[in-house]
Amino acid sequence: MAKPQKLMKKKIPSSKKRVTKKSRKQEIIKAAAVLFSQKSYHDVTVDQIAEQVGVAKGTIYIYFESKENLYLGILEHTHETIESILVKEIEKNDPAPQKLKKVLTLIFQFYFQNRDVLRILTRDETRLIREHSDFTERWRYRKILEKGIKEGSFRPANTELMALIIFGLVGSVMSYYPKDMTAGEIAEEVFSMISEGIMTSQKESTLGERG
Amino acid sequence: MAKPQKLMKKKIPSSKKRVTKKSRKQEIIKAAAVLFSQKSYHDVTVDQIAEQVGVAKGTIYIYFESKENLYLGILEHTHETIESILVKEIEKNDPAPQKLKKVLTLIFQFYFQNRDVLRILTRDETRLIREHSDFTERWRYRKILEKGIKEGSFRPANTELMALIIFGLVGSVMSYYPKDMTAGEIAEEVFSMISEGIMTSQKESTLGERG
DNA sequence: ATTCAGTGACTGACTAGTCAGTTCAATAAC
DNA sequence: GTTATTGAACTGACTAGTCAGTCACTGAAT
Repeated sequence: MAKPQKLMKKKIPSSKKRVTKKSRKQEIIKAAAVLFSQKSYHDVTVDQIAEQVGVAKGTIYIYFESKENLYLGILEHTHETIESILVKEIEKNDPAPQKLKKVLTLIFQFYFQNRDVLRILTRDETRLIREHSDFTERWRYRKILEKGIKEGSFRPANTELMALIIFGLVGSVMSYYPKDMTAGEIAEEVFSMISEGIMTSQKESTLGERG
Repeated sequence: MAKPQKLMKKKIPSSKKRVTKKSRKQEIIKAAAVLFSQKSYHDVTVDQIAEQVGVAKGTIYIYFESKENLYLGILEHTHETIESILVKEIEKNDPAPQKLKKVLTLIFQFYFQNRDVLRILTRDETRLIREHSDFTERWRYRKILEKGIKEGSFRPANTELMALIIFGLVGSVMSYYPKDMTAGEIAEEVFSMISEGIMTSQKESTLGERG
């Protein structure tokens, strides 16, 4: 049984600067986010992440337990960030329509400034964090809707379904809408669609037929 | 991600029933659809598909070139089916609102009867067929919207964005809405939301503030 | 006898994760 | 000021496992 010879390759003196724990971790997260936004979880290898950062693979495992851990770290971080942005707005006691509009604007702004992460979220196949954050988001819309109904500005309706609808359309607009509109403009139009619908003004509609 | 799957190896002596090309292919598609609806593309192995069908792995490769091919076959087949259902409706010259409502109903009906496939579509990580079928769907909504604006039943608006909104909310409702409503009921409510919005009836709204 | 669906052990490619060894800046000892 | 020591950061060859796809073979049906 010939033991395979262990080859310790002589190192070319690398100019790589050694770096503190914290900033290296940030570097890895950033590089990984770029890669995960370009390819699916399974199509990104840890070797590629390491190469992107400019370190060896082992280094990644100093900062993260596993590939999955690193991936979830990105999602979690994003979720926390947007949550912290929105929470300030939610706490105010503005009228519901204004509140909804502001929330939409903030969400569009955040994700348009973080397109890498947006692409990861919309492509995400893991569903590990997703299920939870989706729920949180729907719950947020629902609270606003209930407030609006109580205030008389929104008509009484199935708030669960309405929240689901808003959640879905926001996601879709974020994924696909071209960049030639600002976040504010998009939020404006989306809000108008949500509040007024697409029909012309005769509210009690001409469409008698039901089912 | 991969939940370590305990494979229950059952060594039933195979009865080796020979089967016609066409029906075996259908069997494989059906079994694969069930598995792909439960787990992501990468977490389903060809061995598992073969086991589910009750054949050896090699048999799969008699009917399909590759795993990817089989997966795409499912998506393509679904896309063609829903397309053929909708095309009849699209061709009619009904008023736009009625047409939209009917399309929504048919889509909800189809996917609620095909939950396996629905789950595959909403989880789909491959984005191979998706990009194209998403576009088709949005284009379909857009045509209806343009028709409605011409007819005077829909208010003039950015039809691209509106189509995107409808597309997104439909997807979201399909993915998440509980089963205690029929497809028709859901279509009804969704249509009402799309057409009338959430605001109470004073159309020129009290919300002066814009931007 | 021929045909062909079906088989399943095998192969080859790939990749997450490991760990023994290296580097180097900071500190201690002289 | 010079040299030794330490240990955290870092390296990359290697391991162990997975899995898509292959192919020589089997046997049922015609």
